[in-house]
Amino acid sequence: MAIITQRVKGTEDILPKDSYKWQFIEEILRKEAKYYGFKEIRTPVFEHTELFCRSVGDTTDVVQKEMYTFVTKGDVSITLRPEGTAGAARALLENALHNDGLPVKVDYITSCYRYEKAEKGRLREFHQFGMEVYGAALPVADAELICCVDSIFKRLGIKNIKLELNSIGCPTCRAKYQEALREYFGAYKSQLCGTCLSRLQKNPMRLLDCKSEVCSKIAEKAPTVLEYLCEECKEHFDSVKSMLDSAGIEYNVNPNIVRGLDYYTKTVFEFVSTDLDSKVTVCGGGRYDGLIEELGGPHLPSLGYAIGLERLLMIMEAQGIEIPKPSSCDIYIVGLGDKAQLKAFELVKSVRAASLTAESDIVGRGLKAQMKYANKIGAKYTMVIGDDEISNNKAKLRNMLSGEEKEISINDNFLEEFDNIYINEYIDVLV
RNA sequence: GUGGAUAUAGCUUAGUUGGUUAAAGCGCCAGUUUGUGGCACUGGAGACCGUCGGUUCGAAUCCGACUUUCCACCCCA
Repeated sequence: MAIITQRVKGTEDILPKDSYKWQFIEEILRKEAKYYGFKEIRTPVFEHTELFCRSVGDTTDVVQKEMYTFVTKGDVSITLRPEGTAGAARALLENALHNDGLPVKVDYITSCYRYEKAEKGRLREFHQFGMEVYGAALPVADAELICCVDSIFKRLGIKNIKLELNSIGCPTCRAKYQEALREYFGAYKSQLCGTCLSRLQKNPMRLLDCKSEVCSKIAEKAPTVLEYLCEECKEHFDSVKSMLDSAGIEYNVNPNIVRGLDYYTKTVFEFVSTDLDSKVTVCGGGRYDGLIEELGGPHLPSLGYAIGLERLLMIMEAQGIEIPKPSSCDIYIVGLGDKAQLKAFELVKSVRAASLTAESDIVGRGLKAQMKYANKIGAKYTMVIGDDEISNNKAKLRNMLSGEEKEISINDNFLEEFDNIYINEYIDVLV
């Protein structure tokens, strides 16, 4: 395949035959955000590289090896966003949105870019839906956000999805915990794998995540974050849990959920699909009370999450969830002969002006071929116009489902008559 | 980044121990009483067999490199 007709590794085309699926889920996501009082924010695809280093964290995999970074002609280092939180936070500060009153609640659907080894459900260009809340310190904010995700999955009809919940504490209690981990794992230094050894000092919480048999066995008995939470963090976490309980949302407290982005504090969570073949994290998020300050803003306790849209669609497909196909054509009009073709052109235009979908021939097909085409695109009605129809101002409107034909005017009354027939025959479908 | 698999029309695949014009189904286009769709039948277009190089008289088939996609690890959405 020539390079000019080959898409770049890790990218995907969303084709006409599939785009309705994206539109469907995007509408549900946006609506749900709206019910919770969120408003959409749109930020640039690229930002100053420093923004991601500062917010996502210098030591994270995302920053260290996965960013699409380049230098502009003006000698400025730019990075394609690897996630949505940083850009939204930057926009909040730059436009001082927090001065309009708290909380600030925004949602977005964006493309994100990470230079990773591509495979199914892991693309280099992928799409996220995210929601961010700024200036809300109470645990009810956490609970509400999680409720919103839960509700989204319910509306989409997704089953077998589990909420994994944890608290990684605030900087104060986390420091104590990390010290405890260093002490614990330090006793096993000779047995730990290389990666774990190198992480022991920098980020000991990572060791809990190691898949190596030896390390994971050692990690089993490691102290958990929860034992080290300070009073405030513990209260916060208990409060979130009890609110989730009363909301009837099931969760699994999993002390091993360690998010890979540095900005998280206190509550962190993931929604994981538990369908047999492989478990997939479809949503991840949590609280990031220190981020806004870290970026030079005021103390603004905040939280957010993101859903991976490709993964969402993947899970829906695996679960056989059917996404309704939108109807593609209300009426197809055939014009035979120059005069009739012009008439078809005009009628089709008027139908469109009335907010219905209409098509007529633009490729020069014969009558029969046009009928086949009309059938293929799922036209609800067809109508054939020739010289006779023009002189009588009448034509036959065919219902393609039933095959029945009705006489209809093709003068100024056309739209009204068509509308009447349409509503009559498709009323059940429309309701 | 490490290890493993994969690659043939738009799609799903066949292609026997290397041997002429690479096959089928679906899809696409056209036709079957030329003013009427779905079904059926007939025909047609469409593939430098992932790319480059090597072995050979001869390569889709054997070898190598690269690329792609997929799987595991890693990480994450």
